[in-house]
Amino acid sequence: MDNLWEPIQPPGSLAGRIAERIEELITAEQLRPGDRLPPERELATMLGVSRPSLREAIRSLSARGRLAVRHGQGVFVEEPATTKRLTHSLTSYEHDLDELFAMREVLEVPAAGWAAKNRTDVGIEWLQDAYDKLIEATRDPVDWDEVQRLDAAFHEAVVRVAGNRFLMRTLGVLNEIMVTGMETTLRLPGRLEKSAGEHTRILEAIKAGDSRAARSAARAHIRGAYAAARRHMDSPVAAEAGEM
Amino acid sequence: MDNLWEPIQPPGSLAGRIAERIEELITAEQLRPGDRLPPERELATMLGVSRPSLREAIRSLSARGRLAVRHGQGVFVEEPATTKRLTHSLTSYEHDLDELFAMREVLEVPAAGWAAKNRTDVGIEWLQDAYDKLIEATRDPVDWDEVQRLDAAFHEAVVRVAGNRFLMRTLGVLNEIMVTGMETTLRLPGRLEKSAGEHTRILEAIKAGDSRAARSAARAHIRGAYAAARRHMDSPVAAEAGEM
DNA sequence: TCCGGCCAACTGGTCTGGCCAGTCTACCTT
DNA sequence: AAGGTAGACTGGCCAGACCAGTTGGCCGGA
Repeated sequence: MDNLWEPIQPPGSLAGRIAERIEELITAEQLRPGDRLPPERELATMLGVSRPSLREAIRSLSARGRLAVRHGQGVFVEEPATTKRLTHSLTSYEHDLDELFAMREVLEVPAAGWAAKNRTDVGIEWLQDAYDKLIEATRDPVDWDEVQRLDAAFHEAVVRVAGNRFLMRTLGVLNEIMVTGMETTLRLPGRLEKSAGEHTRILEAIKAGDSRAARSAARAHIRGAYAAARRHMDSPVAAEAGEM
Repeated sequence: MDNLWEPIQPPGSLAGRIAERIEELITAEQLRPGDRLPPERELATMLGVSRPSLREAIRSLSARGRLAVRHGQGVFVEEPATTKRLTHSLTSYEHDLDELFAMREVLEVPAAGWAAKNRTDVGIEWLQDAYDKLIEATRDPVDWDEVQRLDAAFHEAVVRVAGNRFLMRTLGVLNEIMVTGMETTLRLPGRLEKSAGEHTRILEAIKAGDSRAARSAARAHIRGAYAAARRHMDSPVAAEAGEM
């Protein structure tokens, strides 16, 4: 037993611990979106900390979109909706969108081509399986989170069949960024059906071993998704009517 | 005219503006990952603000993962999360030459193409600079480590001019793997001269804005290096006398 | 000579207390 | 009754002090 000497002081910076505490209250729904926190001075005494420390905590939370500070009015709990869209602007997302999709095209097009060349029986099995599950999930009622997950899984299957581990990992990271950083474009009207058709073309081309067709199908797919995402960014209002 | 009394103070909170300023420096690469910022007290006086305000700005940036604060040491610029994840996922397994070069081709060919399209005066300056230094270093006596470093620097310049940050980070990681994982193929007889010629073609194509030529030059370059590496693997005895 | 401990000079972490600046409301003046 | 205004909230910002980890050099003893 070498844990004899526990640290006396709780770990982490004070402001960090305060931020955690507040965030807990929010996730535990003790504090709901729109609620106003007690005034800084009051809250500071309640927590037994100084105002600067509390303010640092509030800053870090508002930077992550959990709180909104309004001069002269108070500190409020943010809507999760704005949280997600905040991450867009916070990570200078509009600007990144082009780069992100350009990168996806660069990677996914050769991936589809290689997959058509290097396909194996088990590989095709993976693909078919991922494809079937995705199609299945698009039946009413649609669970969008699940669809997004399965869509990513299908793409991952393509890259897996392509047989380049660098490619697989890189696209994995890219996909993760897309999933956490933005909502799926699949729920835009018509996009889901269009996407399904594109997936079919990709799958068929790979099964047929037609590398050229696979590449062009993948390219069309990415560009379709890109165009949808662009339209979505231009008028995000409709999306906010949803639940988010 | 009722705009007679313009606000003296710029809009937004002070801490917010400070955070933006620092973030600008980071994205403009005036501050690079790993760099240490000046001490809080110093930086505060330099910016003409109080330490608490500066600290709030730092908090918000560290909450978003742009800065890392280490007690007793200083404030440091964080590596982008994407790079971290990429590095982690790409370096954690054994590397296959075929896959590595296939990936390089997939990435560097469009990079050269984009660089030709998006070139700017400063971009060309970077390229020319990197190119000149590389040529300079190939004069006798050749410092092979230096040549390898400058070779990587030239390629990095190409990607930088291409203007896709995801691409830059991915290739950065890939390059690192190549540098640490294998010795340069440049010291193989004749390869250095051939490589120099290929670099010239890439540089000229980008300067001319000829995207197509840039792509084919880059492709030829990667394939040349790949072929050399393959020959090298087949008869590695001579090379193993080297140091790596 | 070498090693250990100590100390000083960094660094960020926290606090106190004050004043400035928006926002809202209730009250007072017109 | 309508308007303006003063005050009491709210957060925003600052100065200065002291606490707390980190580091490296200095000094004394082995």
